[in-house]
Amino acid sequence: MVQLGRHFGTGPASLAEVAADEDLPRAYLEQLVTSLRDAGLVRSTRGARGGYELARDPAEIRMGEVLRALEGPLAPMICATADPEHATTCDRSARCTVNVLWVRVRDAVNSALDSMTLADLVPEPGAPTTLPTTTLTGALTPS
Amino acid sequence: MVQLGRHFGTGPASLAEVAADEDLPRAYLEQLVTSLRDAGLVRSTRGARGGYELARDPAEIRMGEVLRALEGPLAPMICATADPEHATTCDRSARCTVNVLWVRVRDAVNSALDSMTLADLVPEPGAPTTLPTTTLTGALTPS
DNA sequence: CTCAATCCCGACGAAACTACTCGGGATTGA
DNA sequence: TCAATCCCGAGTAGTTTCGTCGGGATTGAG
Repeated sequence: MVQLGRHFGTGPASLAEVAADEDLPRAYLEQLVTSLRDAGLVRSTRGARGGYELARDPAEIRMGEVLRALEGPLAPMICATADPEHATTCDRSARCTVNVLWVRVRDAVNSALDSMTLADLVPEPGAPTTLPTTTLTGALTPS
Repeated sequence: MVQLGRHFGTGPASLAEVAADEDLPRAYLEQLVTSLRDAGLVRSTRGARGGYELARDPAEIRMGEVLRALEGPLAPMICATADPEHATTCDRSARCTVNVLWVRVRDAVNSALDSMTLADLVPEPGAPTTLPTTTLTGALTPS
């Protein structure tokens, strides 16, 4: 995604390119990018000179979206999934008091991820690696 | 640990007890409790009528300590371990710009875990499950 | 003193997951 | 027409997690 971010605005980048730049197997990237496409984060163009490009501006893509697209609902335990579709109650839920903790961790992780956008991670060609400025957070309140 | 928390003050609890209460295999608990003992979170008494007990008051045991004792340094990626002893630089670190993100996630997780103590999770015999009040956080600042 | 209840320890094993491979098909620009 | 792409589903090696197994050391109770 960072690679596609660098490439943003200049048409699609082929998986072969990304694979070379990032030193990852092309076949593997194919798998990953499929999830990203299904999540609407990247657009694909088929045929010769085709490839992938970001569906939105890097600044509009929260890292939480990327990670959730790749990994599914981000939760430290099954009993703490935010997504009600994937909700599964473990058989211990009656006695277990730890759920509160997992929910907090889950929210902390998702807030942290959603507080940065892809733009924060795409290296500007000229400038040195700067600290990110984007902050749409405000959701880290622990209680 | 929650079980030991309930038992706090009334002498050691045997693994057999905990295993029964928590419906987990005793032999497995043995493994876990070894890490907890090595981390100084529980004390063991050998011989008949022996067992394990918390080394400190439940309110003085942060959940982060427990999790780190059981799982090692809590980091979403190898390149973001706080503990310099376990530090390993991945061969991608030169080009990779994502480290900042992992560090944020790591800190968010550890803060969330350290913001609750075992006491927050031990059910009071009389009272219903209440929301935790302990907050020694203040470390969640994202920038 | 003896013995049963306990902790202590190291090695082993199965199931699940992660990161990746493979082979072939569909689409499209040159 | 054909090569460069994306598309798709199935397979697989290595690691990790969760748990097993067998036996040894320690100690309170009778």
